[in-house]
Amino acid sequence: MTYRRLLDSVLADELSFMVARARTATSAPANRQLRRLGLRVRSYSVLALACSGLEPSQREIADFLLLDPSQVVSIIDDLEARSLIERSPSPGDRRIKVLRATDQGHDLFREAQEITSEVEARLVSRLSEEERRTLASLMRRVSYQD
Amino acid sequence: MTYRRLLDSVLADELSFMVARARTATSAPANRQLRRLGLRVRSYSVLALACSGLEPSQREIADFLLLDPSQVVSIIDDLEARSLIERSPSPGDRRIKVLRATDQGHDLFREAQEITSEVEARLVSRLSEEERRTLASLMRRVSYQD
DNA sequence: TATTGTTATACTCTATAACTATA
DNA sequence: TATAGTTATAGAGTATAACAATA
Repeated sequence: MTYRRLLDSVLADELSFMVARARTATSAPANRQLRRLGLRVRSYSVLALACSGLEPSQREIADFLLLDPSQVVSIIDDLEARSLIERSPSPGDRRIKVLRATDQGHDLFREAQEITSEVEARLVSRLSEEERRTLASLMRRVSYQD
Repeated sequence: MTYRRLLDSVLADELSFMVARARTATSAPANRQLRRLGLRVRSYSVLALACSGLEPSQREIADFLLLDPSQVVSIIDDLEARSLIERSPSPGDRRIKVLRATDQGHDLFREAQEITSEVEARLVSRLSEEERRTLASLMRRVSYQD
């Protein structure tokens, strides 16, 4: 690991850089592993929300995942074509389409969760239980402040 | 912020998701702001390392930024064409090219730093000074564990 | 043989704009 | 007039493979 001397740079102390690096270090292996389920990190996230029981709209998903609504469309098109989720117009407002996972979707999500939880475990492997809780709590406030 | 109810999903508690969301929430505005300097987050990071005085090789930069060496080539091609950095073969090992910023590069980097530090300030705006130090310390261990 | 940097290519992600249907 | 979803497109980011020069 010859690059370790670059930890002395000012860049290495920028929190936004550390966040970006941690994200790449997790998304890359997650995408590689999820591939055998025909998923990627983004479609996994949409599937997770469809499995939540909260019946999110596409707009809510876009806002929550910080994706453009048009990106959500194509991800959902794919998941729906594979019978993993269903979109049905909301009774109250017919512009809104509500998302629910099918039984197959729930099954696949459980498999996917094993993969992502392994990746996540590796991410925090150097931290104690208490440190993990502290980090999660601080990151919650940083990530969902808006 | 109607999406806030999605915070009750299991996805919202995954650290890797929070990290990914925080990264998008910072890289998007950073890229938008850096644009007027002809930079993006990635080229800013390379410039930062060239400005560090550590004279990194392209391989070290690739490893540190988790980029493919070929990606580093094109970023550096651009920065060098704009006379912001110089690459010179290492005396000891002529395969290696070492990076240094020019005076112009240092000037531009200082301007860019103002932008990124504003974005970073917004990222941690909800945290106290002590909480920021705690988060930075934990993220350092998470992001540079390999 | 192994490593550094390079060229090339295909695919995914991101950013915008314009459109439709409903409200 | 505003919002939810959709289509389309261009540009940036990511993943691989193959290669020349040097060690």
